[in-house]
Amino acid sequence: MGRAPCCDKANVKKGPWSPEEDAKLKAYIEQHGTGGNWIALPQKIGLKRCGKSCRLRWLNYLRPNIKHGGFSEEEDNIICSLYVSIGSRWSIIAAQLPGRTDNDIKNYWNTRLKKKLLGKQRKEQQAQARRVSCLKQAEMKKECENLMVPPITIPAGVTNQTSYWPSEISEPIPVPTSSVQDYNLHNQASLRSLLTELGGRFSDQHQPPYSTLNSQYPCEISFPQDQVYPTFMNMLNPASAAMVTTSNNSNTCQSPILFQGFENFPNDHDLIELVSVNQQQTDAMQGYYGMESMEMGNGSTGTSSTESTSWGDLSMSSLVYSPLVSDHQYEGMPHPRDVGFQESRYFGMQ
DNA sequence: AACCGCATCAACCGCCACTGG
DNA sequence: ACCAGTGGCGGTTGATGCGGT
Repeated sequence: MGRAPCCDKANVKKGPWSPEEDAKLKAYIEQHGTGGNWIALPQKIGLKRCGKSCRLRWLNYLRPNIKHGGFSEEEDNIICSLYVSIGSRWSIIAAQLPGRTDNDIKNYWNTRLKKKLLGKQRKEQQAQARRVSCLKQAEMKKECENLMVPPITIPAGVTNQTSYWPSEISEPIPVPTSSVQDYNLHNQASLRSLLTELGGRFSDQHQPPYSTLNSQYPCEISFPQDQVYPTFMNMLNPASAAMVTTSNNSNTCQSPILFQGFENFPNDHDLIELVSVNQQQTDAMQGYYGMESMEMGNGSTGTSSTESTSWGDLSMSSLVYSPLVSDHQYEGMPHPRDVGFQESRYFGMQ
């Protein structure tokens, strides 16, 4: 036995709304409000529409101050940053963009923003693949040499920590101050406070697993709380760098552990999957980069295994929570959906 | 001019959480 | 505690428009 339908499907009109229907609905709601019951509303007005359809039409189209199309760069950034942090919680994201509806944002993301980012990424993918290939060759050559040549004494003053990366990229990379200015949506803590302001539950007791700030969760990567973590913003705004230390206003990137070697990674596109942790997106990442490139940060970079972080590790980590993260990642800990993060209603944004 | 493929977006669908009886 | 009704959400679909051939 199936679930009872919310309305009589046989007697409701489907498809695009006519101007007359729009006018009826708008006039009624503006005069009487919704009456707290969408299901009964179409009958009151004399519309042969499902109550849900009326609600959707009102919220997405007829409601005052609705904006359609023409997303600004700033809105792009906000959408991306929030998507990075909370996943496809379109209603929450929409709440940060006055006049925008969740449906609009969802469509915009699916049809344009995602492609825009992936397009940028693909451009550099080939160059990246070439780099990886060279690195692999160098690695194989070195391994062959190690097998064939007896160990040699390393002269004093010469490090045995061979880096696959050119020495120049081991230097701290300059970080434009502009990336610090708009950090409020890059910063996990800021996002938390933003969501908390909205009524979210971010108490320490309910530190959600998607947080990168708590090492108790199965996340090999943790961002110090005073550091800005990489976001899509960096892709949209190439001037932004991968990581910024904000606590001391340093103008250099100081995350040698996490990002050693990654400075050379194209910084205006490559983080699209980095910041995505759900399996679906991870699969996509593997597709784009291939498993080889996913492992590029591992092993022979001169850092220990605990220090270096492969792209695979990164993508699998709980850098951020995403709704598509498989449940098994939360074994023994509260799942985000169970700690009051799933529904925007928890944020009191109605 | 006709056809085709792609992009866009409004609308639908199914699911889940909440609420009140 | 249970159940039905409802609201709200995210994923998906299908109609439409547009550009290219």
